Amino acid sequence: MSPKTDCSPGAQVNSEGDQYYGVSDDEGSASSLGTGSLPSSPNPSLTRLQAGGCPADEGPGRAPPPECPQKKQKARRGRTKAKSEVVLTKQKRNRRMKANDRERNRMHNLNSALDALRSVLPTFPDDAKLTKIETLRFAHNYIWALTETLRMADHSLLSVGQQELAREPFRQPPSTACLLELTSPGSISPCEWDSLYSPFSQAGSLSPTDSLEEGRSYQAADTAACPRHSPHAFPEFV
DNA sequence: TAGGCCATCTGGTCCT
DNA sequence: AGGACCAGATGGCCTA
Repeated sequence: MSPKTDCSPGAQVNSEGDQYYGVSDDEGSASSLGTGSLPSSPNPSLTRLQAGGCPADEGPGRAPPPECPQKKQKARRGRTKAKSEVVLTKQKRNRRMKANDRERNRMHNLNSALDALRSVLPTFPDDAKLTKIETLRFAHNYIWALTETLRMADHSLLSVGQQELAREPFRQPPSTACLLELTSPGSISPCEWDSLYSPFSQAGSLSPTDSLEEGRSYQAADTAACPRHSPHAFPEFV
C-alpha cells in the first residue's frame, strides 16, 4: 500500500549518508545535490565556506586545492584557521550524519511501535493498513471501548442498578452490540454515527468518558471501534 | 491531477 | 558535548 518500501528517493540518495556526502564531497554541492530537502535553510557553514573563497571541497581523503596559497602557508606553520575550519566542517558533517542516522532509527522505532500497535488492533485482514493517525485514533477509541465494556461488566457483576441496566437499549458489550448492529440493516449502524466517531481523539481532547453518561455509551463505544466509518471495518474482537 | 501519506533531512531546543 | 525530541520542508508514491 505504501510508498514506503522504496519510498524516499531522497532516502535513496541520502540514506547512505556516507555515500551521499562522499559523492557530493563538499558541503556546497552536497546541499544542492543530495538533499532537495534543504529547503529554506541552507547550511550556514556552507555559505560561509563558499563565501570564504577557497572552496572546502577537500572531502574525505582529498587534498586541499592548490589555489589557496595563504591557507597553504598557514597550514605549514601548524594549526591554522583554515585547517581548523576544514576540521570543523568535517566534524559538523559527521555530527549531521550521525544525527540523521539517529533520527532515522528513531523514526523506524516509532514506526515499529506503530506496527505493533496495529497488530493488536482488530481489523479485517483485507482492510487497508491503517495510517498512523488512524492507528492512534483507533487505538484510543478501542481502549476506551474496552474500558467501557469492563465497566459495564463490573456493573452487572455487582448487580448494581441491574434494573436500570435492563432498561437500557444496549446491554451488550460494545463489540457484540456493534456486530449485532452490523447484521441488522434496519437499525442505525454505530459506524454511521459520524458525530460520534472519535470526536475525542480527533479533537485530541481525549476524554471519552465525559460524553459517556448519556444513554448512548455503547453506541459511542461501538463507533469508537470502527476505524473507518465503514461497516466492514469493524473487527470481530470477541 | 490534486490531495493524502510517508520517509528523510535539517536546524532548533531541551536534557543529561 | 552529545543525544533525544520536535517541527518544518521537500519530494516520491498512490489513489480518487
